[in-house]
Amino acid sequence: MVGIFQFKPYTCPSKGWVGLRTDGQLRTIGSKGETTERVLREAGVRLIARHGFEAMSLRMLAKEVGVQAGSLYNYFDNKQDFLFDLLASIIRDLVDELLEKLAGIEDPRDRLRAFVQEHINFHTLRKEEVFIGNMELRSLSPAHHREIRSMRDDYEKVLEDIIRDGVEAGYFKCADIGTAKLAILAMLTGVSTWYRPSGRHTIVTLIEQYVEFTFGLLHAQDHVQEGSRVSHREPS
Amino acid sequence: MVGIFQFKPYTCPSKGWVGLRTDGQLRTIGSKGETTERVLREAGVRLIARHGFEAMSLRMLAKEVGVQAGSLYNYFDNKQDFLFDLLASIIRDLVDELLEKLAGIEDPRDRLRAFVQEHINFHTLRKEEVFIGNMELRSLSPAHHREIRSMRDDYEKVLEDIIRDGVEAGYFKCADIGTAKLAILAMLTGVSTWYRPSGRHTIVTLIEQYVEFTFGLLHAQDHVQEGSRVSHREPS
DNA sequence: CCTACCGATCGGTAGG
DNA sequence: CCTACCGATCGGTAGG
Repeated sequence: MVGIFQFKPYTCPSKGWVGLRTDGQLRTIGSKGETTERVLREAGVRLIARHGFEAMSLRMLAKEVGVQAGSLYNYFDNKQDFLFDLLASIIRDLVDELLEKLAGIEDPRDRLRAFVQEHINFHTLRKEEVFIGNMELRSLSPAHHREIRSMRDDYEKVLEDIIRDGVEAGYFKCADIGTAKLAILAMLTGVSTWYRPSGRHTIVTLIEQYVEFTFGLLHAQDHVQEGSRVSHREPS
Repeated sequence: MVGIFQFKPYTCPSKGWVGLRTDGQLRTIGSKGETTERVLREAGVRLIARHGFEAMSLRMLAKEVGVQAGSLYNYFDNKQDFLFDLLASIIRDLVDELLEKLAGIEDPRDRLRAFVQEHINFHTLRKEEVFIGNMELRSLSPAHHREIRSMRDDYEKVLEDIIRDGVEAGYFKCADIGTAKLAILAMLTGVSTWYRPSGRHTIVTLIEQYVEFTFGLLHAQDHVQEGSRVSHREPS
């Protein structure tokens, strides 16, 4: 019974939507899909940080995004995939920014200083993302967990190599490189748990202090190098 | 209409229960209340660590304890109070153990060493409790949050005083005592996120390494003192 | 992108 | 300590 006058108030399953709402209003979506995707990501980070992943309902998420719960399934296959995509993109950003930052720097002391800068910058500017990245590995399926874990290992490996190079060159001293790596990472990451833009210190100052701590921890001599200026970005 | 033959298969609202179950079996509880309380606490810690507080349902909790969901309300007034009692008892244990450990120790270097020992001992032996203690402050009501926050401040203050005393005595060197305190705490607490009893190092070895890191971070000279033997307890 | 719905489960309470 | 229940909400799907 499909006639030529059939009314189809909805269209196109892939992103180009024209929907008819309960209130009778016609809703034109157009290219809003990409915007929704960004808003969805930001709302997801915020809600997971506040409630935990399991406790974040898709209804909360849908409301923040301005969409019905069922419609979220146009953006992911299920809740678990949404978490994985979120966590993967965070760690990918972290690794990418680090490699970009370290490119061309040779001296282990300079590389260590750059690592501290980059790690603190990222962990203060994107603290909610860091928080869920450290917290919600527990909510990943085993396969997804392994994948994220492996990306984190890549990141940690960069620091481990820096320390090893520095030790072999005689700049650093520590009994166990693996433990030193974990100690430094935890120390630096900790900033993200208490940092507030309105706090006592600017990010630049904090970076200077943590560079000092890190070099002290590794019993580094004369660690004040040429070109040790600190670069940073203020939070938005 | 209460006759002398009235059958009351349940009794005593406070802890001395004799219940009649669906299967017709008579269940005598007697003094089991205290056991249940301990099991409840342990199950709560485990489930909150695994799922997050909001996502831990009282049905999960009841099943682990071997009780019906409604019966949990004999042990707390509501879910929020349960969380608060749990977190408060954890931080109380931490502070109590620390003060006991530090009692009678005078030299700031010895006190710092003892602090590192105690913090790592607690954070490896009770890692799930530490995890929820750091994670689920977000799920507390504002009043409860303030109360826990204040207990944590007491704990952190002990380390801050140790550092200040050491700096004034000329043993330690750092640009900012507040930041140094936070850096050391995060570094030590980090052990709880990756420590496994089957790992490469024993707790004793880890403590030695972290003492070294901590003294290095504070640029301490000749930190190997007499009586610097490391004490510890192995996990159960 | 929406409506309408599925079976399951939620924190909490009444009453015994 | 139990049974039985409250209204609300869950992740996900069908169909358009």
